[in-house]
Amino acid sequence: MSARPANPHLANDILATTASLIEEVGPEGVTMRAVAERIGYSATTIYLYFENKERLLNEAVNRAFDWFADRLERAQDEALPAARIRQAARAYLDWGLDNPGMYRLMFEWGYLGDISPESVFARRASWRRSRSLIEFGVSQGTFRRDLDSAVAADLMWATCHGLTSLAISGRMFGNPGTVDATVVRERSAALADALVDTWLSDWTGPPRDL
Amino acid sequence: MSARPANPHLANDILATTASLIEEVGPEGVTMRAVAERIGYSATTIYLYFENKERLLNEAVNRAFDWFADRLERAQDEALPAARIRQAARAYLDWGLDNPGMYRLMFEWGYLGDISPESVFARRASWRRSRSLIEFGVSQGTFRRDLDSAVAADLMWATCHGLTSLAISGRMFGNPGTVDATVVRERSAALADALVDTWLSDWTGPPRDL
DNA sequence: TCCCGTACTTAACGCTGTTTAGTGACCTGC
DNA sequence: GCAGGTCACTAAACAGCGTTAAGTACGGGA
Repeated sequence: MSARPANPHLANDILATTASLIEEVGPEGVTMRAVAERIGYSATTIYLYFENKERLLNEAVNRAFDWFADRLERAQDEALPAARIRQAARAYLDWGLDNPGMYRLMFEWGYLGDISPESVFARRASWRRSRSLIEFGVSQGTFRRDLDSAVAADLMWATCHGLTSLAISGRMFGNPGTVDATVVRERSAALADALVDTWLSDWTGPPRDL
Repeated sequence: MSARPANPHLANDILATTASLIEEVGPEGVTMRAVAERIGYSATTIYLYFENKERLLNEAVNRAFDWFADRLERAQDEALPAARIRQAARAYLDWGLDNPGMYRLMFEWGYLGDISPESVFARRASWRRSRSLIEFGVSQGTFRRDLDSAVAADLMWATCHGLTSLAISGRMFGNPGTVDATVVRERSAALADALVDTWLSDWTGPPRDL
């Protein structure tokens, strides 16, 4: 590991293959031999590029965190604060439901190892963006004057995670496979919207526009 | 399995040992041989009582769901609706943080297998209790008139799960071990309280009593 | 005493992550 | 042109995993 073969291309292939296997067979189904076979090398070759399986998965997770943060950042083209925060929540849910295997590895296998400083930084940046967005909404009069932006941002993230996690494990709206995935997606999004609704200064009823 | 030895006491021991191992070494650290060694039998004996490891864990999970529902039900001695719903949220968080291994198995290993009809029923009952509690709060004037009790109950559960899950994996307030557990517990509880706060009809600021 | 069923164990299989000991191709120096 | 060394990779093995097949010890009835 410390002195890796001079073939960064292969390291990349290993990571990409690992990421696709994580989605195909779930984090627990990934084996060193399966990764190796798919890239056409022997299992021991992987150990020339990664110290062990944990490090390999950890690196895959760190890449995914960057990818995830990227997606959240991109989903910011709405003009008004409420619409924009809802857009961010939807982007969160969508990413998690599109990449359930990786999502579980990222957020539920915390004992795997600490995430990279870059990923921590990216996540903090996303959180700060949410927070300042909420603050902006408060200053614009969209959200209630008394809304604490830090608390609201924390709640937003925790709720998005809760919805995504429950949707993936099938513990909220029925088991996956038995319930239509798009229904789960819509109900989750509706609940995230509902959270934002409670922050509106002029909120007087069930979901509406803006 | 289908024709088990006439020793229900041993089946019980296996389940109890499995449950404690889940907490001690995490769900992924549990092995048939470890369970067997602890109860003083050989690993194959377990197969006389449970079809395989998945069924064993599944049964342990179902017991835990009952235990969890029990705890939530017990935490209902507060008189006023807002205090009582907060109490339920705290009981939820506390149970999860007291039993992180089992909690992960229950809510994050959804692919393990469907939970038992009894557990599904118990969870639905808990959810309905939350909902009617919120409805009662609305009728009492504690919560905003326009609050949808079904949506609020869903949000409460999703948020409690999100907070618990993030607290366990260390993805919200820092990695476990590096951050004081009681701090994580308090911050999670404060956020759950904040969610309830937004439902209050006379809510005009940061956390207060009731 | 023989027999049978019950409760349990031993030994093995194929899988896993990981380590040790190579193998073969290529580059360098003479 | 060829020895020596390095670099990228592999084959074989180890311990541990879930699981199965075969076997053992014992107790009760005929």
